[in-house]
Amino acid sequence: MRVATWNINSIRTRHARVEEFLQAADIDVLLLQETKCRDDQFPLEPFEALGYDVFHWGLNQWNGVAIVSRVGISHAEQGFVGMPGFDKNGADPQPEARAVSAMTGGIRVWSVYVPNGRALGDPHMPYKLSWLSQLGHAVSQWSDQNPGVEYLIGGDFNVAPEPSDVGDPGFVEGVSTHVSPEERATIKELLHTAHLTDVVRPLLPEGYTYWDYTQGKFRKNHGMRIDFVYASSGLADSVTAASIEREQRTGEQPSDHVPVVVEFAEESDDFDAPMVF
DNA sequence: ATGGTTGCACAGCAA
Repeated sequence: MRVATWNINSIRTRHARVEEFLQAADIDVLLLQETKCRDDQFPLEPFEALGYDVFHWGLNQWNGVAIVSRVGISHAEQGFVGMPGFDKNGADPQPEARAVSAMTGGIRVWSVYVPNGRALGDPHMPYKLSWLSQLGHAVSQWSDQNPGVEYLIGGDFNVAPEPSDVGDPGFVEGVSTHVSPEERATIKELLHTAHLTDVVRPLLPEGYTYWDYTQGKFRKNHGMRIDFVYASSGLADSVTAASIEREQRTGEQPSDHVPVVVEFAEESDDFDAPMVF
């Protein structure tokens, strides 16, 4: 099974690019972030015409996440247990469309768009850290309630966990969002809590997934690795390939992020069966 | 270069 995650930065602007990618890369399950539309605005028809089901959650022009799958979608949910909302100027916290999950192809998948902390000291930073922490608890709880079912989270985590993930000189250790010790520690805690591992880094230790649109940062390769596929141990053991689709940052109207693709070995019911002649 | 580039509610945010 081939799974990809992609912050698409508007599905309405780039749906044709996504359709071409699904076919060219032979993708079974695509996790999308930043669709930037409401559910009624999502261009479902072209995906259905290609044989894909779509579960999308979008409330307004911000955020928006989706699962696109040709191996069936069931038990789909918006958000997660305990998902924080953003508390704007002391008002009631408002939930944001940043997470969906579902069963597909025999596993559970989450598509997540982690809040951008904006800056150290900004009110969005504690929101980001709390959101990540609660995600870990929610996935852990789900795993406890569904023993034996493998799972993965793909998405834009808005954190560069390693120094080698930082190629944009605008992000400075100790000063900038995305690279602070607090954010990195919270990612580590999430992986530990939910028994997840990065299934791309072992195959691809180097490479960015995002380049800001400004200042020719792609041309200068001033990028960041902030998009990840984190998987349960059984899935991690079955990875056969991974790629970062760098060429998707080129051409007409690219997203500022590129897809991250992981291939898992197909389960085989008769793998251990005796040979019969 | 106190800038630059995208997308959306087409105006001012958010990234």
